[in-house]
Amino acid sequence: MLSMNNDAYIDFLETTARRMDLLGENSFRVRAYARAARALEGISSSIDQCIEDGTITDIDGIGEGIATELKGFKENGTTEDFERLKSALPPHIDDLFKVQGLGPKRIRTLWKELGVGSLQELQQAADSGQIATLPGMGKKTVENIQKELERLASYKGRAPIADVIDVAQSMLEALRASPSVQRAEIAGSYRRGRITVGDLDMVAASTDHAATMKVFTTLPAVQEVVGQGDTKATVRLHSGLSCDLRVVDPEVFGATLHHFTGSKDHNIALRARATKRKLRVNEYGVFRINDQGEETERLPVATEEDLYQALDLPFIPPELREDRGEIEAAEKNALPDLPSLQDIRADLHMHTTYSDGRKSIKEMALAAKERGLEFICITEHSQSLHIANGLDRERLLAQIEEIDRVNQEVEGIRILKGLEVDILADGTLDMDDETLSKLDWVIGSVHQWTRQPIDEMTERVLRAVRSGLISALGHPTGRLIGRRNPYEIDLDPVLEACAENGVAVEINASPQRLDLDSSVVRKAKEIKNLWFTINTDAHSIRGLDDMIHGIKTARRGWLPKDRIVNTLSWDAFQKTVRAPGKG
DNA sequence: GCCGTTTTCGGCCCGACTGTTTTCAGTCG
Repeated sequence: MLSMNNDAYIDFLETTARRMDLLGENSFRVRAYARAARALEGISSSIDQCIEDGTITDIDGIGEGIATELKGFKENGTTEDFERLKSALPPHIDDLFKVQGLGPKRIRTLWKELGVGSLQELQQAADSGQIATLPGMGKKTVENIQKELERLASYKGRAPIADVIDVAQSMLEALRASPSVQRAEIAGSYRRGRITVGDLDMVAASTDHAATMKVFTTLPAVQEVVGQGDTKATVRLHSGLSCDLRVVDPEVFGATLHHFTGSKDHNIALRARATKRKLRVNEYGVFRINDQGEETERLPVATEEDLYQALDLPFIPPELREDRGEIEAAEKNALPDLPSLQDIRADLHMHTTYSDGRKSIKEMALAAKERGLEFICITEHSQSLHIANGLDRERLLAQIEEIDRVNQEVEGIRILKGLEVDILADGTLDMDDETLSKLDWVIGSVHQWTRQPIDEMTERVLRAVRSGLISALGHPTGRLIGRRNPYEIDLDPVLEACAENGVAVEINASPQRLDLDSSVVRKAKEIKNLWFTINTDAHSIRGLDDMIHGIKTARRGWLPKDRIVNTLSWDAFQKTVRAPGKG
């Protein structure tokens, strides 16, 4: 059910679209393939299965033609048409799309006229001055290409969200502090809760555009102003990240924020819907249009809610705006009841000075209380994780006593006793059963011996899940975004076993992890009786604020809040979760 | 190539900015 090779089909369609585009084929055909790729990203079942049982054409955006291509790709790993596209173009020409400023037309010209088929050949063509001789490309174009090639060499693609949160928030605060700015927000994929961002998009409402532009382009994080008009500026930050600001009048802020939140595909789908209703949507609002295509009336759209209402839709949260079925669900009033920060009553994974955290139990409890939490669980590492100063039995018992004491001292928040126990290489737990049974909540996590073959890793985690001694499975794939790949594991049987054994599966909210990934959450939520838990894994007070990233991940995964144990009242929580060693 | 409370054929999102032009194509989001 959780077939992971869906990506191969998506990549197949994307590559097809890109290459047809380069060859100058019908642009609507190109878009059909690109749209089909988006549609496949959004489905929660196995594409393999859908092709087999013929339900693939039920998916909006997939018709007979693309279904036949997919079937051919499934059976033979390629198709006649795909081979044609492959042999017609140099093998590495797709890399050229990474160069900002180059699109299908220019790449095609570069290839046709100069034989450029890779980044390396592009560099040579730029350095030799040949590019400046091409129509529509001059000295400035060459300079920009050279700059881009430099950037690409030092800065690889999209940035993990963890690397941009600080700079993004500080820029936002600086903008908001400016007297010329009425409102400001970060839009783009950052707002949609993606795990990486290609750039930062900011939107500001202002009555003095010039002043706001000035504030933005002179922020300390800015290294270079790349482009600037009356309403839009693009800057390059010291980190290499690109950042856009759009400045608009306050009364159109809602429409503009919506426009720059995207995704592009969501906006395209919405505008197609608008066209059917004789409406036009742009970043300045929603307009009624006559048969000549002229704007006759401007609908009052002060907020994003107004915008959706103008299109007869309920508000669609930013995290769902990917054109992966959210518009259809909204139409049927079937959007999930998603969690927000206010719904979260508990944080059930955090560390203190007992292992590798920086603050005491009491300090963490008080900070959690300040953030509105009703209960927390202290979950140190266990003994075999030497590098993190893991706890053995004696130290854990000592901590249990201290938690009892702190619970007496601190009012208004309850501290649970827990452990993040290592799942050892053979699937046994790094603490004896009797001691684990004294605890309220135990997270089982894999930290070591992570290079096991997939079958061994799957069996190992299954054994822990079936032990009857863990309440939750911590960061189930072990990935560190942009730094470490997930370990090899077959999550299908693991998640099924979690549901059968009353073990909650964690969405680790640390922006470096965000594990489970939202795409897995969206599939896993289909498993009956599977509970989820969103936790910060905080090692400091500041870490407690990471909860929002876990929530965004859950929201991107279409996860209803009533599937998340952290939203339960204390009473309901006790009845729901599995305490270690008890049924 | 896909799709249809306008359509089974004829449409398919929209505007800002750049660099090259001399009125606009290409790219981006």
